[in-house]
Amino acid sequence: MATQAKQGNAKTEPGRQSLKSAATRARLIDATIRCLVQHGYANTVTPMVAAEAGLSRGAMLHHFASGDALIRATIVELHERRLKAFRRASQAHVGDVRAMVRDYWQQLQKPGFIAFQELAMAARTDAALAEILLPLQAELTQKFQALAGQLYPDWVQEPERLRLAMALSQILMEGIQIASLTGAMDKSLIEPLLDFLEMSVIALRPGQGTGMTMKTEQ
Amino acid sequence: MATQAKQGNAKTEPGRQSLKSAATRARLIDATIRCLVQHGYANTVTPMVAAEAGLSRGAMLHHFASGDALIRATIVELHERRLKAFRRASQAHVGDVRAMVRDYWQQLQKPGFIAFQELAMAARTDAALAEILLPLQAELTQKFQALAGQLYPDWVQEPERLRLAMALSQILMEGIQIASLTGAMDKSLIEPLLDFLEMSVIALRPGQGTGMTMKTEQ
DNA sequence: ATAAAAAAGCATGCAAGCATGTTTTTTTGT
DNA sequence: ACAAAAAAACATGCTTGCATGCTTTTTTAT
Repeated sequence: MATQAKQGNAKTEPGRQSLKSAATRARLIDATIRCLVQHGYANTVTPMVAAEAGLSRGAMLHHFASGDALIRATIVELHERRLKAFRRASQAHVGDVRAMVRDYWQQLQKPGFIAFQELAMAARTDAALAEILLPLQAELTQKFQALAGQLYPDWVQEPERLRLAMALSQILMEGIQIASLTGAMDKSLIEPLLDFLEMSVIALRPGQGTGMTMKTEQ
Repeated sequence: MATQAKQGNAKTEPGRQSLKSAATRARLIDATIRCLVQHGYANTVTPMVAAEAGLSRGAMLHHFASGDALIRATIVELHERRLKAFRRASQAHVGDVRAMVRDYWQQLQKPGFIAFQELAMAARTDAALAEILLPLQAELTQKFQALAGQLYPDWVQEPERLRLAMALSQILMEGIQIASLTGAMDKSLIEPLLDFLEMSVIALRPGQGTGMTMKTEQ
């Protein structure tokens, strides 16, 4: 639905000037993300998105048959961004735990994460949203896992600890961000927590004993 | 405004026959919490709460002048429950890290946490809610901190590590719960993460080295 | 190549549904 | 009988989806 083919001709594949349509759709999706960040999912209503995109509401409904369709497209877009960023980050600094932690932390600062979190919370009580989101969440977790094993071949010997390290990183960093956003935590604790996370992940690497060991290695 | 005084008499402090009013208010607040859990903040509307409480909407508005007032009262109620549970837990098992972790984890399973999380997320983009919630969040964090120093006197020598241990416990456990609720995490990882948290907190106790040390002590 | 035809993008207006708060009426309890 | 509690009725505002008309671009045909 997001990338519906524009009467594709066999001749010139570039969709001509009606690629303007794609641009407009992108503008609407971006506007949706901005609204999710600034006003939250519950207050993101169609007139607001249209205004944010600089379009009339009618025009918006021309591109997305309903508000639901827009949200669906936005979810797909956010998911693709997540996958792309994740792939980029993991390939950029292989084996460098500190860099990967910081990189993922940077990702969580971007509007995309807040928007996604809004949708994820909403999906908890919205069956239609959950139907779209849950499979994507599962897909992400799986690719996360797969790529991790690929980047740390020696870690695969201890899959439990690898899974633990991945989950710890994801959950703790996202938890920090959410707590910061909701005022449940003092910001001054962010850095110490990230440092601690780095140490923990390093300690979980193979050949570091069953528990944890101090070591400013790497 | 939340706990609007019921024409308090100077005479007999027991509210006589109209203590039934208090019961009704409590029923409304409980119904609100249930709605928050089952339908989320955005979909928690006044007719729904009234139905859940077994009252007419008119009756409900008799006890709480507006939907906002109800939400405010619910927030205060949740906050008091949090404080009470926290105090009980910390006094029950002094010095027992494992027990305290598990106890707080049990707290997070109760509807109160989900309801509070819904409100906290909503407060991010709702100034009125934030005005009520943020001070309470700060108060809780502060009392958390104070009581911790009281329970672990020897830990106060290293306040940084105490703060870190407290934050780590809170953030990680709440993060696990949120991730579970939103489907961002496989449930099979919960136990390993909690175990890891216990070890980490123990390792952060004073006299355990700068980093971490394996030790099934406690 | 140019004009007519078709299609797509875009804007405005309208009616229905729903949640909110206020007001009025009925019931209950002392 | 009187006051509080509960229910019902009412009026307002907002969001949504649909339908209508206008403009621009692309295609088709002579």
